[in-house]
Amino acid sequence: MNELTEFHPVHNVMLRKLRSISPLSEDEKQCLLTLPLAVKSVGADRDIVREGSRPTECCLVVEGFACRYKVTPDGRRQIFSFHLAGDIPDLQSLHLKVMDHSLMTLTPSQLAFIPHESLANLMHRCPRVADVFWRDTLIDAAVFREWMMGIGRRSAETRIAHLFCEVLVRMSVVGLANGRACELPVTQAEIGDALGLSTVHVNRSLKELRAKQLISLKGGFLTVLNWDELKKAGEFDPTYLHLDGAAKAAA
Amino acid sequence: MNELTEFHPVHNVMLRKLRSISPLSEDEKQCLLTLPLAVKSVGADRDIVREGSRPTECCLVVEGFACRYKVTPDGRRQIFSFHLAGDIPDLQSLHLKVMDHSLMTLTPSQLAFIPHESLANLMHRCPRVADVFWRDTLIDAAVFREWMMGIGRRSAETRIAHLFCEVLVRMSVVGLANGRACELPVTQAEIGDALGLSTVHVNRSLKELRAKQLISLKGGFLTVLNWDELKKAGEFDPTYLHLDGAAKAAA
DNA sequence: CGCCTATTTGATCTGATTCAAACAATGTGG
DNA sequence: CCACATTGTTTGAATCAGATCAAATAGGCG
Repeated sequence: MNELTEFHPVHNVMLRKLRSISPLSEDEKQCLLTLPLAVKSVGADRDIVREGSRPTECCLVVEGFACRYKVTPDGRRQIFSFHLAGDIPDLQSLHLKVMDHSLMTLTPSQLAFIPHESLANLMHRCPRVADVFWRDTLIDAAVFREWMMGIGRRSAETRIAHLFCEVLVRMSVVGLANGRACELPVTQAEIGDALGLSTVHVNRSLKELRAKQLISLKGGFLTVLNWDELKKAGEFDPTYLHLDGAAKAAA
Repeated sequence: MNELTEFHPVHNVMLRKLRSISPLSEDEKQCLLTLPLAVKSVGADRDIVREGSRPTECCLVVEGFACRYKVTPDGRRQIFSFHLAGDIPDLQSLHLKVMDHSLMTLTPSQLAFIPHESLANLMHRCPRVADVFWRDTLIDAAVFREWMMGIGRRSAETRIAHLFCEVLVRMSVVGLANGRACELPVTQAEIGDALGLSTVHVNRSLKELRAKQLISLKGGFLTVLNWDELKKAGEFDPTYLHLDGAAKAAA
């Protein structure tokens, strides 16, 4: 993975992520390096793109955590996805002009903005890169399906265990995990909003998982104490993440 | 819409759908007409593509209803989406080689199979068509998000009302609705599996919706008796369907 | 007609919510 | 460096939306 360090570190983060889902040729890497990235630091809990708006750029998470969400008329929030360094959560805005949901930071973050125009040019020049981005949005959809499965048909404990498995794997494949541990700077309320649960019930289910010695979660840091059992408890099968050969070992 | 009738009727179904989500130039239409479609008749409740398989073709629904689903280890099913004439439910298999879920018919259907290779060639020749297909998969994902929202945060009655709104609008924009009525040949058990509910509870919620004079549903046929109230009851806002200008009027 | 599948209804149970309050951790300004 | 405010976590008790179990009814169709 060392050859990447010669590139600009911000582009690096993106390449690392893309490589985890699809092999990139030298040409394609060079193509991606031409993308102009306007980096910005943003505090925690800030809306980045809001439902109803018409973005003209996409947002790359360089550092920190973000999520996509929507709120019902009576104020109940559903979080659709968590995003970590390397993700471009609103890539879809390239083809879906009006945002049907919002994007916000969960922690202080560094974000890089990429004009739609630059992305369109790039993909015109390198159709293979377009395919990789398309693939990325398709994996995004696969993750939605998996979450739907959880919310619709799995118990609270199973959902939470599944989420932890997913986060650890996704962190691993971009080199942000430390063995079986990684950052997970989200509150129990946020986990609840992501999994369709109340904060109280998240807390109690978490207690269960801790009692079973499967995980430890404190100070925004997740440690998996028993990977095999956690996978079992979460009915976790990483197929839906569609990791490419190189990254697959992690799961 | 009459100029379409000069084309082969099977391609027609596809064009009608694609036009509902994005305007197509004459060139693009011509491009799409070159796609080889192998039409096949299939009975109800047949698996078309199975989780774990590696398809080499995509499936266009020409007539009938289909759904995508996955089953938990203990046999609970989650349906991710319903598909009607014009949809290509497994378009993603072009870029995600292993199926992470299954696709099946709900009614006797006509399906047209398109080799991945032909699709790849087509999109190489006409990048604009590729964008339309990409857009289609992105709308697919937007629908997943909306369902997640429902399953995670809305009541049973609201979810069901929302589903009815969605189906009617989607049927309308491809010309398969009859005013405020359309086919919806799914059982209550299937509705339950789609919305994360038990059959019994679907039945009771349906009773409520009927009592409120919002809908009628019998013999696989849905009639909306009070569109405005149903929309309200379902918290339905069609933005997430990303219909293009021409189709928008229907919602 | 008789079989099979879908719908409907009733009774009971439970996973998860809600409400409420205590407690811990973290940060902030004086 | 402490007092206080703020935000997140934990626990308890009451309640409820929806699940489960069971059985009756109603359609569709060979």
